[in-house]
Amino acid sequence: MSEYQCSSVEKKWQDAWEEWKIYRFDPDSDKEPYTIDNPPRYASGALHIGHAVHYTHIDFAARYKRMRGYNVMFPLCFDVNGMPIEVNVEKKYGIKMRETDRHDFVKLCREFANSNIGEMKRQFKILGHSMDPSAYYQTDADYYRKITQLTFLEMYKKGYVYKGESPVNWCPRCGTALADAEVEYEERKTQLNYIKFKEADTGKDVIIATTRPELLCACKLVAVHPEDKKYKHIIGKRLRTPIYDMEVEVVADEKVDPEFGTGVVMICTIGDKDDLEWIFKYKLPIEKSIDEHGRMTEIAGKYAGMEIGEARKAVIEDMKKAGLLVKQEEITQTVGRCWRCHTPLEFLQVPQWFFNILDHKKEVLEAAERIDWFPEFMKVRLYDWVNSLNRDWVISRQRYFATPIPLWECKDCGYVVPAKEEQCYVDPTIDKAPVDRCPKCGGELKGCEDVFDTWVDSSITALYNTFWRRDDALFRKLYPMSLRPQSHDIIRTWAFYSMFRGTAITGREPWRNIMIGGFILAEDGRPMHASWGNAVDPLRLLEDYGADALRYFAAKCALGIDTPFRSKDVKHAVKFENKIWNIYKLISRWKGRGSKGDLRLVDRWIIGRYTQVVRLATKHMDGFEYEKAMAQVENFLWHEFADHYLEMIKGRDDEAVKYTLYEVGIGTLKMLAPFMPHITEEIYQRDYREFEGAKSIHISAWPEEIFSVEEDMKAGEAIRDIIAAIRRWKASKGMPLNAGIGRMTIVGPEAEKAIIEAHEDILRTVKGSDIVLIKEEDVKKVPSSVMPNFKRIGPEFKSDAGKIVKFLKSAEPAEIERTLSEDKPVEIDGKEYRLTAEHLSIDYDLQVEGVEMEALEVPTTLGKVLVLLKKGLT
RNA sequence: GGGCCUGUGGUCUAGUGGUUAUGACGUCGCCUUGACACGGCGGAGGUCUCCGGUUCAAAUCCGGACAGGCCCA
Repeated sequence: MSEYQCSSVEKKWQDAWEEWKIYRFDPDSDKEPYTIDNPPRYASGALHIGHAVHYTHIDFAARYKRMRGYNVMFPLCFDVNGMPIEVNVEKKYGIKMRETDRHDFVKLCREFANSNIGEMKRQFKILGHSMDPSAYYQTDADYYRKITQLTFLEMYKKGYVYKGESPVNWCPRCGTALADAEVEYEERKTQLNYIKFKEADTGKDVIIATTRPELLCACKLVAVHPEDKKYKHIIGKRLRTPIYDMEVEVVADEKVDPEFGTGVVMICTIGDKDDLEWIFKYKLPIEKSIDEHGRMTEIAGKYAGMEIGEARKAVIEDMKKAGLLVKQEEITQTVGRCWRCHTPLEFLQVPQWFFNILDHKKEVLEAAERIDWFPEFMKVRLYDWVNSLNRDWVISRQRYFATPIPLWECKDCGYVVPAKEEQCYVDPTIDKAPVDRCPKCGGELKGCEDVFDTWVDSSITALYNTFWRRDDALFRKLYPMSLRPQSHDIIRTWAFYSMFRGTAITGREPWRNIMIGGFILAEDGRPMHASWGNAVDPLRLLEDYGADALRYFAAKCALGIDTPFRSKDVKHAVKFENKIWNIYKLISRWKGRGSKGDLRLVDRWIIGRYTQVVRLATKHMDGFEYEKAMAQVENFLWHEFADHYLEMIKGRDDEAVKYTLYEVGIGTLKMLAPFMPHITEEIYQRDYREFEGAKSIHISAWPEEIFSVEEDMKAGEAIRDIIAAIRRWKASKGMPLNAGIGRMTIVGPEAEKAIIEAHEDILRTVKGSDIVLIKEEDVKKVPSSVMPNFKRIGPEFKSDAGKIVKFLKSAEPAEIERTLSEDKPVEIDGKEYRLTAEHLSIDYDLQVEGVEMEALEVPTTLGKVLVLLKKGLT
């Protein structure tokens, strides 16, 4: 078999690894743990090439650390909670979550997720991943949600939790909050109303335009564009609102469009998301003008209790009567509508649960400082995000499929009864409160129907993985975890929330290192989109090229940088695999380990280069610079070991060559093992296992440096360059590479020692008969031809140029050289011309002891080497 | 609009102050050598996005512009 067949080989070892259970984390081991806070894979859909690459990077780390002797924890885990699965279930069964019984719906979500998880496990397997099924978890399981709830209760005790109001998308008809993804946007026609405000001091009219006059009761601010000439004079002044006659300030803000309406806008608390932005920017008090049922609140005065549309009509009517309405104009605007009943949504203040993060920025920033970031610049993003925070974290969601918030509230006085720790996992929509009645007023208790934002679940993975509250001794040993791997789009969510939760619960950072992956873009450099037709299916790639090939591409993606997918890297990997296959097929002919005894120069050279590669690859692996490690190893194996060393040793069968081939061969194979686990296992099992002992290459030890001697490196490179020069020369002459070249006469004063030591290897490799070392002065230079330099001769001698060229071509080259060297003019047709070296170039024949030679100039690390071969060999 | 990142032959990419800018793919030419033609050797192909600055010296450092990515607003 001269070609490597990946498909049967990969399947074979994937099955064997599973059977051997070699990727287990052993909680009782004395080995130093290396724990990876693996991102739980979301259980809703298809494998994206970005997932494949990220999880492969993590697998590199896991495999490498295992080979470095660590007790590696690399959990197989799935994230199950949350809306994407809810949406999938709605689609699959044609039902609506909010019209389905809560617990029936949750059951369908569970079933859906579990049915996906099998396929996802298969995907990890065929990617060749080494996740540990004995460290398994999924985030919807009671054992996991229990930990989520315990962390919440602990933070509740520590004062991190409070109830407040926060704006949400709200459907007044359904009476529920909606996630952004549940909002449908639609264009509709509406009236833009021009209404009169008055300047507080002068009483002059200022006309503002609004589509929501019913929100006037909550108007807190009026804004104009700072460059708008029409209104410069009112900036900073106060206006009086119509109907309610309240004073509001006029601010200048770039966000105002001077072309819209009159260029003056009123800002209410709270109409839409833009209003929210103003509210935070100008720190306005939030007043609620619309309630959960879409009716005006008491602050609307005489309109209180009316529905929104009704109130709008009434307000307009009243303004018309009072002469406050200047005009109406029909415009189209985009409104958010409920995706089920299409009622226009309100942006509404509703009670929500919060984690207080604003008071704990410092702890998170200090934790960030203690963590090593790969790449380092990602820390800046976390810093900028934390420093710009101006809102606490809303942790409650009005949804079904997530962890229930473990508390009850008194229907009468609102007193909060949190669950007892021993109750958890608990679902307050089913389970009873720890007390029967409200301890404060004796009122009836109602279980909380809100669930946690899914980041509340996923931000405790580090606590879950380290056995927090389940095994104190293990927790002390394993927390903080060694590594958090993730992508850069979720620094402000997953990384930040995890650091916040970790410091809140333990006072310490959750991990020592964090490595942050970039995005995989489509081959055209844009993000992948199904609708753009540029998405890549990793399963298809696995089928066509195999896991090792896809993993090779992953290795070539530098951390933290967005990388376009490159199918040619995958194809190149197939070639590389074939090269690896054939290299090891060749060296397997030298059976056995050999002995280090009489290493020749070329052996010491390749061992030295190998040692440098081990050193560099190890450094790169430690820094998560996989693309650099891979490049080092590939270049060494292919373009030094195979292209040069293997050519140099064909025909040898001594102990030293056996030793060198064995050590460099197994060591290089091991350095490739984390990247290409299947082909390396296949070769290991066939050629090395009987000598190495370890059951699998993936639980063998990472290679050690052997030695690297500066002098040998220089000498070895010089020998390599001399041999390569002869090979090139043969190729340029159209000679077969195994053609004999007879005697090699060499001038190379600095390289003599190396040449003498390696002469046998040189001769065998290039098929020479013997080597004669001579001095430069033993070489006789005989001018063979003269080439006129037209560029110089033409402009200088004009009409005589032709004559000169003719002369140079016909004259004896030796004669011309002598004339030039004696600085004499040449005489042509009775006229003298002064020629210099710049007017022509002379080629020389070289002679050694009267025999004409071909000359190869080889620049080497040991100075210039001149290799002379007898002419006429071709 | 803000923060961070990226911009190198046709395409992709290495290179963070120092001779002639790395490699891959593609392309053109040559070569079956004890494993590999999915191999080996060689050729052609570059205003290092643009403008300005620092320096004896800039792809590299600084400032600005333009284009793309992620997050935020």
